[in-house]
Amino acid sequence: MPTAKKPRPSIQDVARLAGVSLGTVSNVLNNPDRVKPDTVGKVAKAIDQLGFVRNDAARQLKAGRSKTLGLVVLDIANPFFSSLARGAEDAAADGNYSVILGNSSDEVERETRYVSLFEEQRVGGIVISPVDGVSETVTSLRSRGTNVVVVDRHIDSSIGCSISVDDVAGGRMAVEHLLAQGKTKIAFVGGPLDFQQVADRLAGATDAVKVSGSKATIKHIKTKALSVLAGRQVGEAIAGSPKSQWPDAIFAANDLLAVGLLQAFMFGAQVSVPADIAVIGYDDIAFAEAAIVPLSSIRQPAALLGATAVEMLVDEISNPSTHKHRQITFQPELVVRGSTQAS
Amino acid sequence: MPTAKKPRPSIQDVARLAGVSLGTVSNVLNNPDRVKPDTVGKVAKAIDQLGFVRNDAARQLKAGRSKTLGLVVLDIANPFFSSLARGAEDAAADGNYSVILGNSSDEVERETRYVSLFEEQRVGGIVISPVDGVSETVTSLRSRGTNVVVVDRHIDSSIGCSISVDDVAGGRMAVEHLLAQGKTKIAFVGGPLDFQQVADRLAGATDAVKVSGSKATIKHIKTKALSVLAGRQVGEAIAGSPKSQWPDAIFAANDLLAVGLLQAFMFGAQVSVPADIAVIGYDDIAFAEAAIVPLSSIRQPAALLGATAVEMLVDEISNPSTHKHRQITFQPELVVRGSTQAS
DNA sequence: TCGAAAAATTGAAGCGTTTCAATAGAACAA
DNA sequence: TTGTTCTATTGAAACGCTTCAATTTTTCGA
Repeated sequence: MPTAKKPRPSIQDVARLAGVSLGTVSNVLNNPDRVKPDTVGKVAKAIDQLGFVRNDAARQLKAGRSKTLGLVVLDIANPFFSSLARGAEDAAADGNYSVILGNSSDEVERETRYVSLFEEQRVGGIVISPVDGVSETVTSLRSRGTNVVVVDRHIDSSIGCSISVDDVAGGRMAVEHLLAQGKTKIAFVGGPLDFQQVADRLAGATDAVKVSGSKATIKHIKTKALSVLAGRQVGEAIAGSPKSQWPDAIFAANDLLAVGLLQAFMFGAQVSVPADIAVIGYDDIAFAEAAIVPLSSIRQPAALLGATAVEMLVDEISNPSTHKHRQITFQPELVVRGSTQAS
Repeated sequence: MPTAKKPRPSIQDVARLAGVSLGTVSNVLNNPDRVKPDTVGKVAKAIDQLGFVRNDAARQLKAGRSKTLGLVVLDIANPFFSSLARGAEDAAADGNYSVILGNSSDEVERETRYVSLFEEQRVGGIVISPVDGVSETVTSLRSRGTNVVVVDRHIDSSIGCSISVDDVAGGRMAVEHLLAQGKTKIAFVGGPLDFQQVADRLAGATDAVKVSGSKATIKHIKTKALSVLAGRQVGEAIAGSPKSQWPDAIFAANDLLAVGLLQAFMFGAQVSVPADIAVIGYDDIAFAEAAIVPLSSIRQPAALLGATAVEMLVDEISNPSTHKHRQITFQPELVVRGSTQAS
């Protein structure tokens, strides 16, 4: 049925139907207290009758500002980031903002697409957990006048605000815990090292081994991604190798990898966790506790990260003149479960 | 530092700097082949120099259309929906659309906020997994001229397109499997029943018991949410009750609940799965396989649902005159693991 | 009842694009 | 050279809203 789409009613149409001027309709929408109650009534009725929906494009064009924030995360399928997103959304709602979400899936190209989209939409600001090249992305955004806050990654305060978790400390805590369990052949599973988070966790881990003064060693097993699948592949490779070459403990760069490792160890092969190999992850996602072997992990306050980032962004938007860039670093927390400590 | 924010450069500014007219700049942006190559060069240089970013509000206002789609999901923290979102994003990218994501968290109010936001932004269309009252939401959107596709829920084809999975069949499969394992005291854990998905799964489950002609029974244990936490609470309540009252099998309305049940059974209490109580979930999220007891589940093609929904939406947008509403129903699939079948 | 002050309403201007009819310029044949 | 046909460029109009100075209506005290 080739029905010509009828155009959407405009404020003009509403005004005509209600028998008032266009300015009055606008006031009903934005400053109802300036309008006589029965006029409000008439206009409301007309709006209802026509199914009028305010055109945000026009509104924004005129007003210049937008009550929308953009959030770009690395991997929405990772519960860490969905918690972060949830925290961001809630904080935004408090400030009367809405959040629209873009998922970069670790791909620079997708990240760029979302950032451009948000910029063209003139969002009030962007919260981003960047794939890489933080400073370029951020400074170029800033140079064009877009407010940005970096989350889950540290940047220099000359550039902008950032909210992160001390990943070096987290890496250190994880490995110190493994060493305390008497483990000596430690493997760090994760990658690519372009991810600052991964590099930092590795740095902390390496440092912990060095500082311990023990004979313990650490080696890095690289992965292409931080996913369950990548973890499983590494796990299968390890399980398939001679037992003498096995590490006796693995620090996985995140819980997804750790879960993949556990899958490989418990099914395809018969690797005992933690007796043969202890495993500790990072993020403490909700599923860690319910993993096949309850997973020890380094807990990050994901929702808090998201909420704080939004708060700082809103502060920057609201008080451009008094705003000071800040770097907030949260401390992670060790959560010990069965995967590193036999009960 | 009270720096007055410099206004963003407009097409006018670019035109001035490049020494051409505003129309030419617009052409460089939209129809570069209509412009002489060296003019394109001059304009590109000016754009670069000024850091010009096209104002999408103005563009949309004039053009009337938008290359953005809205997606509203029930719970982005649920891996089922993050897969769905990913599928939707990928399909959209193929059609040169972008997806912005809203998370309703099962709350009507949040859903309404996102739907209004998207409508005001004049997105090309909306894909929604509705909290409830499907038809009202959808028909009212449609009546105002917004294209909508419903996902993970069935609607009448007089209203619009929908992509769903046969939840009744899924519920039936789950319970038939439990019965085949010799289980007779079955509990269905899930709620609220306002969620059509939950109601359908329960209906299928009940039907399977009835049809079997066996002496098996099924009772419904209601939950307020479909989360890990809600599952754990139910699990603790069951484990804390006299063993004689335990069900011998539980069909959980989704995997999150099932994971929570497993947590409660394995830690707080000593319930053996599947010997004492078998557990089967729904969705087959990535973590099901790595759960403390590998979780049997009913698999849904989440990414495919999202992708198909977007494709139908894009079809409706692109071919308003020839488009026919369709209801697509995918069949779910039983995945058997250790939580229902001792190895 | 009248006039002044307050409250309510009006409508034109302008936000930054796209579009398109009009104009200018280039290329070529006669 | 002149006319003809392309190709390239121009700039005014319009999209739907908010804003705000100007105007009209209402309220209220005397």
